[in-house]
Amino acid sequence: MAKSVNKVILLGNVGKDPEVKFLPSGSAVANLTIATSERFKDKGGEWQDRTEWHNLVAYQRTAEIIRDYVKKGNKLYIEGRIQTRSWDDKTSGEKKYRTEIIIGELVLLSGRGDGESGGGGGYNRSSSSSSYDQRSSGPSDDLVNSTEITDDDIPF
Amino acid sequence: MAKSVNKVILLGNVGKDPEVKFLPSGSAVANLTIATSERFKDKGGEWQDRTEWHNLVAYQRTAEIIRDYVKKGNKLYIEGRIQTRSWDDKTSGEKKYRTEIIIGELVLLSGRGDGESGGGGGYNRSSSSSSYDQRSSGPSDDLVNSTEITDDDIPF
Amino acid sequence: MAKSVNKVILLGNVGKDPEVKFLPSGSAVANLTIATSERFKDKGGEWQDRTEWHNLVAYQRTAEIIRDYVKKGNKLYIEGRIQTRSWDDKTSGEKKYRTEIIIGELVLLSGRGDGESGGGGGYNRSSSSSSYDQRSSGPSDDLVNSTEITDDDIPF
Amino acid sequence: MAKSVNKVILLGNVGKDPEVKFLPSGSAVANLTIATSERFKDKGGEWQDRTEWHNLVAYQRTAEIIRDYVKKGNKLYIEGRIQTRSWDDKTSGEKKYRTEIIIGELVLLSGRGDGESGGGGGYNRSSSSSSYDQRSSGPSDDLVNSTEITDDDIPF
DNA sequence: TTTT
DNA sequence: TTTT
Repeated sequence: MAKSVNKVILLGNVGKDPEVKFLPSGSAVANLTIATSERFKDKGGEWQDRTEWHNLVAYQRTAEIIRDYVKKGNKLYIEGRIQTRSWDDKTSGEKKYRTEIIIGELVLLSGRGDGESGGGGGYNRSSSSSSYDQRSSGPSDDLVNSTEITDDDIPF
Repeated sequence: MAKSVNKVILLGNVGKDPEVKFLPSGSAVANLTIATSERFKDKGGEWQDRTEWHNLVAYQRTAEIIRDYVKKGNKLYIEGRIQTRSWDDKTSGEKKYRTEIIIGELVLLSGRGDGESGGGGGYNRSSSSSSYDQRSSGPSDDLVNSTEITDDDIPF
Repeated sequence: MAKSVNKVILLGNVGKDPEVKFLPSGSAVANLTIATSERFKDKGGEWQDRTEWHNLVAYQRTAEIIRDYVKKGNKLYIEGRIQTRSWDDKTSGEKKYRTEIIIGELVLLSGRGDGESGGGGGYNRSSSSSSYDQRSSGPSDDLVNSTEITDDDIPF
Repeated sequence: MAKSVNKVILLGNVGKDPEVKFLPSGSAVANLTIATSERFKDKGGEWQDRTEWHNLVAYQRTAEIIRDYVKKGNKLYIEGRIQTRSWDDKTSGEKKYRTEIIIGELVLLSGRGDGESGGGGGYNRSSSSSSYDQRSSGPSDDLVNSTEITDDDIPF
């Protein structure tokens, strides 16, 4: 039985194509950012938007799903927990902190059933080479070139 | 209608007596930390606890409630949103980040009926002087010295 | 300061066009249903989907937003609280219960870029008469016939 | 990857001692209620409390934890999902509905490290015989009669 | 820095 | 760095 709760719920847009790496163990790790925005009234009574960027991390199966289906601009719902890592910066010797959300659950809302589509290539063809390679075990070309990904196309 | 969601739910214990300051406007700001812990199996298959510390901030009425009723060791439920502030460190010139949870809702679960009671003093008598001063506009001595704060004692 | 928490988070699809009524006071009330589904393994080890239908209620401004922008099939994120009403059934004399989610926050995720568009009518032209009348103060025809509603169209 | 979200968070007090039964399979099922209350202003501008009762269900290990550690009056945090069962009432032939929260996570906040203690009996000695029997595989008398249950006493 |  |  848990004695505490550390829960985060975010719904926002992915800032850029996720970066997915594989640990020596073969386990996947995904890093991505999502933006949320809130509307508030400034001192002059004008409505302003403030954007907040969140660093997300996913492991294993979730990281693989992200590699295969999440890309820049997608709208995402996630549940996770907050974790702050700290280390001593080697050059300055200062203590540094980085707060990340470890993803537990993920719902892809992106939609538009597509992607940045354009260009002469397929799905994320324009991604960095490392990203390209990561996707080599991803969806087949038939899938990635379709104009719309439906639920039936997604094997989970 | 919101277009995104940025929500945090934490339930944990307060690390030390909250610090409450007043802005020139007279508006209160409270800073406090709470710990959550999760249990996980280490590589050797042993159960380990990992503690996560969260920096919380509250404003206005919520900050005043915190000043008056929250202290070190209390168990707290909060809802809030994540906010990361960044600035350039004056000495090192480096970019620094600090992630905080802005408290929206708060439920005080502590009690223990309550307080570290003991000692020769009352409620928080042993707090730092700054904390002591902050409480000077808090509950009356009659209240703070009682051995149990009941709901009837709390005017909100 | 709250002493308890009653919070619901749902993300699912709207079952049919919402019904919106106006109280004598002129205040709007919206009723709608959304479906969530969970995947579970049955006794035979096969994956099954179970759909859960939720009765939602919104008031005032939120009800008006729903009237104007939410329709059958839309994907919706909502935060709310659980409320169970009970009454004595007039014919059977039995105690009846109805559990509803009172919507606090709402994020419209639908889009699909969008709408059932087609048919001989516009946006929700086919709604029931009560619904039809309610929508008489809804979006203009120019808006409702557009093939895509963008944020720029939405005045909030 | 989930396509929807059905999540409930409740923090409130247990209405009476939970009822725990065992299925023929040996699997435990716990039923309990918790109350949440909200404060609102009535038409006369007076603050009123409205209490909402929630029907909770837990299975297996969680049900056993509830049997062993949760009792009337305890404060509980739970995460779960909403589920509505329906059936045809045998006598009236009417469709009946019952909405329940299936508990996923549970944090016992009860505290006071005790219980209704008093009386001439022990922990729940006054429970129904079925409840008594259910507890026969619960904590030992030494535990249940102790004036304070600490985490060290709890084997999870 | 908390808590059990 | 996102989105509308």
